Amino acid sequence: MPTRTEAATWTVGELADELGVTTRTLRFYEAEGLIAPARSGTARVYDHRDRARLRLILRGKRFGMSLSEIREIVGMYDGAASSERKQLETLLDRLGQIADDLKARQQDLARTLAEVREVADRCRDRLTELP
Amino acid sequence: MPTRTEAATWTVGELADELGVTTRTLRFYEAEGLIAPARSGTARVYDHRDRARLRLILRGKRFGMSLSEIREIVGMYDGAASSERKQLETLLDRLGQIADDLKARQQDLARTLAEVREVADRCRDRLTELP
DNA sequence: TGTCAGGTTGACGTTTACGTCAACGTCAGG
DNA sequence: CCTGACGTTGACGTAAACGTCAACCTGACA
Repeated sequence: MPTRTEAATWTVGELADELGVTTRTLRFYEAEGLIAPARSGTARVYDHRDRARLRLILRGKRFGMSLSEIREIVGMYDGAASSERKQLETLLDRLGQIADDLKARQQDLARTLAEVREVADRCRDRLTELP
Repeated sequence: MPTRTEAATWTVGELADELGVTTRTLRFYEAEGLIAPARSGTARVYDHRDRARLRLILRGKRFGMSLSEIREIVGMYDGAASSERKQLETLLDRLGQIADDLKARQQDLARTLAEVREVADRCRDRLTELP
């Protein structure tokens, strides 16, 4: 007998706890079309894919993506399996734009981090100059 | 005679145009204590330092810093010139925390960018598999 | 001397991303 | 059977970051 694989599903409360958000947040994301967990009767049932998707969403939020931007990206995860050349091409194009945008944000972040370090250096200089 | 240095000052409208924001935004930032331009009578007069500060503010916004986080950082620019050991030390400590936070955001951004590229790769794969 | 562009301060409206509360169903335990 | 912990759907409240509008002043120009 193979060892049973993990539970593989979560309730809203469980997943919210694990991800460090409230159940309200998860329900809101669903209402906004960011996720669509299965249902057991009326209750939400999240699986590994939902969980991965939510991690992606929350990661995006942490560096300033809006929910609509995020919605577009996670939507592309599904669209990338398309079979229509035209659609794949426009998708690819858009992904390029998004990548460029993210790279620009990286630059902004890096510069800000550099400036923060400069201020810290100035502090250290001042400190060594004091008795 | 030395060549005259540039105007060196801006009105709200001029600076807003240059920075790509509205005058309302600049006034709002002032009300929130992020900048304090000089006045000519009642009219705001921004100099190079104000402009640099605003650039810093807007850069921070682009990767998800809130105005209160930004306010704290730009405030430190002024505090770093302090002469009190105790204050410099707490400032340095806080700057370390901020740097750590920014590095965490960098990680989140990098991972998201990597995932976006993976999706793009999947698109390209699908495209080559088609006639 | 109008008038017109651009400045000023309130004051209220709007969007985003949830928080909070009410009213209800459901299932396990005492 | 009843309570308590969890789930459900509305509906309304809220903080942040501005947008919008009114009512006003001011200097330049025909």
